[in-house]
This record gives sequence, structure tokens and C-alpha cells, in this order.
Amino acid sequence: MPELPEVEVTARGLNRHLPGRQIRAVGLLDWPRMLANRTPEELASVLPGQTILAARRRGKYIELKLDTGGCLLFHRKMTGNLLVTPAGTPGGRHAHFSISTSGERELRFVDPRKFGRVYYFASLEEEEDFLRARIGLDPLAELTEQSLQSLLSRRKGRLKSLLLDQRLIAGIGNLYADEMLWEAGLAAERSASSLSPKEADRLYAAMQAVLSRAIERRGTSLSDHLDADGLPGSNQDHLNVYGRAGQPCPRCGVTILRRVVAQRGTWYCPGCQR
DNA sequence: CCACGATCCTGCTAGC
DNA sequence: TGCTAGCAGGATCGTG
Repeated sequence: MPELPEVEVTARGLNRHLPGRQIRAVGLLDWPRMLANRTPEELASVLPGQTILAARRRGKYIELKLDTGGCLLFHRKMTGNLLVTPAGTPGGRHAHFSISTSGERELRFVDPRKFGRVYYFASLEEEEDFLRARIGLDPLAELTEQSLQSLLSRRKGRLKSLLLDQRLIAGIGNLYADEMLWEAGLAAERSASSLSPKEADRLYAAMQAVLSRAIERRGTSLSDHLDADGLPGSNQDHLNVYGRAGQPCPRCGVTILRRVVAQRGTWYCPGCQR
């Protein structure tokens, strides 16, 4: 599932390929539900002629800024990939949206599970209103030890629920939540407000380390993630707990367990997570 | 405020 | 071997 590192890697790739390219046409609209706030006809009439200025990550969303002041926004959800290919490359049966651009390129949204979504906003204000209601602080660019402390202290629910709540901290999903909780030696079902200042700082450091290492490894490709060039990452070879039930904890050797916390499969080490 | 369940989808896998 | 039922999960919405 694409989380912050996977989305960041993809956004960087798109930002190498797309700025300066002009949209020629919209194609492959076989799954209209993928267009969350526009009809296929609206997109086909408004996009051609617009030039892509830049790509960047917003939480788990990818934003393509356009020269008319609007933007496209993508959410990959579980199995979506955004790929840049030469024009005319066969799409495969799971490509549900594409735009062709100048320079004989094509941007494709490939998503077997069809959960992914595409938004078009005519102005950045419109986009900001949308995002403001959905994404909070960026864990790498905006969150500080102090702001994490403050979020934790105001929240009585489970620690893992807080990490997964995009309105508070934007970008962490199930896999990296488990990995950073393991790194910090904290149990997922702890009440967020029960963390000591020392534990909160440990969580902050773990968050920075886990996310930035995963970006360096170009993301976790357990099943679906590919970068904009169609290449997998390598972080799946460096997971400590996620998906490793029955195997020994790399830190203390105790057997890793799986249970459900906050409605999500949760892998943890009962030996070193308290 | 918080927990829990349902929904959307299809590929994969556990189990018969 | 072949089939099927059930699981997985990000975001959102509804209920307790």
C-alpha cells in the first residue's frame, strides 16, 4: 500500500518527467468512478492545452500543478501506480486513466483494485479547502517534537489510531505505523496521552528514521508499489515486524505476533514493545 | 470523544 | 489438482 515513502518516490519521479509538458489528450477512462469530482467529459474538455508545472506529494496525495492555476490530485489508495511511459506503450488491463503529453509521453494511473481516485481543481484555493479538511502535518517537513507531544497529549485513543489519522499527521499507513512503533519500542494499543515526553521523543525519532530510510530505499514493494518509471523499491527487504508473524524479533529474538488493533492487522514484538 | 462496522474492489491464499 | 471463501486495506460514513 502506498504510504508516504512510496508516494514521495513517485512524486519525485513525476517531477523529473512531467514539468514543462503540455497535456494533449485524456484517455483510458473505462472506470468513471475513478474521477472523484468531475465527469470524463469535463476533464476531456478542460485538460488538453494545459501545461504541467510541477509534481509534489501532499500527505498520501500527489499533486500536479497546472499553468492555468488549477491542479490534478491523485490518491493511489491500495494498489494504484502512476507511471510515465513513452506514448503508445501498451497499457495493460488495469490502466484506468491516462493523459498523453507533449514529448510523446503518457501518464498512466494503473490500479487493479480500482480504489484510486483522481481529482481536478480549477484553482489552488479549491484544492486547499479539500486538503485542509483531510491532511494534517507532514511528518518529515512540518511535524516537530513539540507538535507531536501536543497531538499525543490531546488524544485519549490508541496510539496506532493517532498515527493512522491523516487529519493529524499525514502520510503514515498501516505498514509504517507498525515499523515505527517497533523502532520506538511502543505498543500500538497504548493510549496516546499516556506517553511520557521521553517516549514521545522516541516515537518522533523513529518516525523520521523509518520514513526517511524507506524513501532512500525507494519504498516498500511488497505487492504493488512501483515508481514513476515502473521500478520497485527495496524496503520490503528491511522490514522488522510488518508481515513477519512467527519470525524472531531482530532486536530481542522473541517471536513476532499479529493482532488486530484499530481495525488493522498489527504486527509487533511482545518482548520489546511496551 | 472514541470504538466499531460496513463499503468499495480484486488478487491472492488457505483450506477443503 | 482445482475450486471457493475469505482476507487485505485507505478513506469515509453511519451507528453505538
